[in-house]
Amino acid sequence: MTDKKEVEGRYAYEGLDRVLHEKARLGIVTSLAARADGLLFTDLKNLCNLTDGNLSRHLTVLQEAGIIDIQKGFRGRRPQTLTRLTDGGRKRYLEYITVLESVLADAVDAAKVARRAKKVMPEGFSPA
Amino acid sequence: MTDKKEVEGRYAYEGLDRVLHEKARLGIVTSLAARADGLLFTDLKNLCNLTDGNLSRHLTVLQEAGIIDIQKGFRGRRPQTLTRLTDGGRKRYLEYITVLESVLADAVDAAKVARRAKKVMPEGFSPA
DNA sequence: CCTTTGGCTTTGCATGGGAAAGTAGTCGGC
DNA sequence: GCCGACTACTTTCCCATGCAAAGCCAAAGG
Repeated sequence: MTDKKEVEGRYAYEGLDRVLHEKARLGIVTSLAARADGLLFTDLKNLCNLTDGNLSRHLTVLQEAGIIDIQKGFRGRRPQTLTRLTDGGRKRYLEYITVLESVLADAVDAAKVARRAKKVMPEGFSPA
Repeated sequence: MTDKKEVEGRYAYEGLDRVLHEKARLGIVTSLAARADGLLFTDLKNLCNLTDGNLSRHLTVLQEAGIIDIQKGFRGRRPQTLTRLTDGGRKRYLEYITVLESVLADAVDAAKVARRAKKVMPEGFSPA
């Protein structure tokens, strides 16, 4: 049965964290999620194909959101920035990917349903 | 083995379609993906919890991107807008969710790895 | 020295999302 | 047959934000 009734806000995806739902930031955080020992600015730059300025900006955003922790130090005499996920950040990330999973589940369902649907005009609809 | 070597751009996610990778639009397109017979403006508004203006704007973006197809008509004497995924749009959406799947795979990997990693300072790193 | 390179930060711009206001036609009451 | 509320969108505006280019500073190197 093709039950037309759907829940309001069914596809609102309120849980999709704005800070994390972002190409660049998603890449950054995913890189970091795998490494409890963190990553250096330069590594991140290469892994995510970001420009310096870009990365800098996103790191600031993530830090201000409390998702990452930035430690400025030195390697020999050159400055080096070490970034890590905070515990809270990791939690938030996990929540985010949970929502993503449900989006994906919807998508897969949608793809399945689509294959057996037929294209019709809605009842009483007359084109302009 | 904790192989440090990673591919450049490993987490760049170039394939993450900007038009689709968007809370609101993602909801809209996912709603539409399940229904070959399309959805009305009002339905979409409710399903995605969007304001009229918001929805209108996103629909225009999606239409201009060739992802959806908008038909303006009437139901009785009231105007009604019917939106549908185009074939190209559906394809693009499927590509998008494929990328999403790989992101998710990365994320799950990351979560697994994290549990057995230990927090250490990088070799030769001295805090500021 | 004086330039180049490495490692970031800052600035500036242009896009782009979202709230609010606007438009246009409809329905219902009196 | 006018008036106000409503339905169905569209347009306008503003602010946040992504991204690139330029800037900054210390350290090598010729």
